[in-house]
Amino acid sequence: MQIIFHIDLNAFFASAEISVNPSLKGKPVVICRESRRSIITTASYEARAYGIHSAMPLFKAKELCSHLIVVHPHFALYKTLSQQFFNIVATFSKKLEVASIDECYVDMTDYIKQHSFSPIEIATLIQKTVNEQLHLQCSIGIAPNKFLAKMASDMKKPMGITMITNKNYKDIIWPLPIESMFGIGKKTAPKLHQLGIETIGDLAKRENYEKTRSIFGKNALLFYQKANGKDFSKINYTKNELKSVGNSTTFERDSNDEEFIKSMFRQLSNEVSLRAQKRQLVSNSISITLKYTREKSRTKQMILDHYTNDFETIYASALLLFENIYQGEMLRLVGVSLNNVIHQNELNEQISLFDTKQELTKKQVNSTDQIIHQLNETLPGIKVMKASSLIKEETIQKKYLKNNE
DNA sequence: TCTGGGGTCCTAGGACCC
DNA sequence: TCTGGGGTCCTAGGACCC
Repeated sequence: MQIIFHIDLNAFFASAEISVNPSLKGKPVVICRESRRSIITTASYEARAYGIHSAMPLFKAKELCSHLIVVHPHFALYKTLSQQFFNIVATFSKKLEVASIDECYVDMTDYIKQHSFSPIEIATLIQKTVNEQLHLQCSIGIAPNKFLAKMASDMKKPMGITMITNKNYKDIIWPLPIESMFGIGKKTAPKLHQLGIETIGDLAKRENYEKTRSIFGKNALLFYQKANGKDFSKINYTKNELKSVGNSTTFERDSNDEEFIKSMFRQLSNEVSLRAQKRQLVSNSISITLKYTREKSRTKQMILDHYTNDFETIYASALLLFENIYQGEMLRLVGVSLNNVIHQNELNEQISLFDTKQELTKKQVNSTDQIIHQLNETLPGIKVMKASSLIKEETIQKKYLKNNE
């Protein structure tokens, strides 16, 4: 059986700021851009004592705590610390999947087999190392699979260690409300309540699975399995590659000023281009997002005939997409994104593959045409056609017949 | 008065091919 | 009256997470 750790840095952005500026220690700090529409990305534990939490609008947080300290985010700092954190964890096991900037899954099965430490002892050692080297705290969940490990790391913060096993998972997760289950959000939870499903234990019942099947399809089975402590998803430690690179911005105030909106697309395209170039990523798929209200938005995408991360191309494509769908509405947010990005090195392989494929296709077409030609030559009186054209001719004939009835 | 920005994954429907 | 179907690709939108 495998032993999976889920390791989560506690209040990461806030702790990172405190680590470089110790005068913030012990104070109610939030990490947030200062603007009327901002929301909190991270709150220190002192700020949380006032009821402040991430995703809360800044104006509300200020209402709750008048002497709140607002610190602007420094992503370069977080990126560096995050990398150092993963490096430390990787000294214990290379089978590491980065889940986000502040959390990862690690397969510790081999390490535990090879050393005479218990999982708890190793988790304690990881916490100690991270804390000594980076001045950061982390919570660790230990379990036989990713889902239970994730649930476990959430249970005790900060600096908690929680172990969930195939024996004790019922006692630990079944009493929890379904809202606290990883993967169930604010849309799914009310639907489950309507079916009378309140706890993870309820979701684990066979008769409730039957009820959810028609509503959630494939997801119903995954929910049912997870509620029963089963998760067959693998730790993906071979590649932690980006799939898209995007940038978006919410306006200080809604706008329908086309000149202003286009200037924003220019800035966003530039940002996306720089970030893609930095990582040597290219894409042939560009999309824009327009957000009209907090609820209503739309996206539009286009495929280019080549792969790029060039600013001019991204900007021109974004404008083209914008002019295609924009009808003068007030906008709240615009965004630009490169989708299905690949590394530049892969591009060369793809080109040669593509060429080969094109040649092959061409050859195949030729050979089919040649065979048909030969058949028509050798079988006078019988007309041989490709199946596709046959169907077309048939359809045309039928339409013709119908029209003449 | 004021609710972000970075992502991932899944699905449904249409176009197209054979 | 009765009008392929299976596969694949693309697009747009939705749900979720941190």
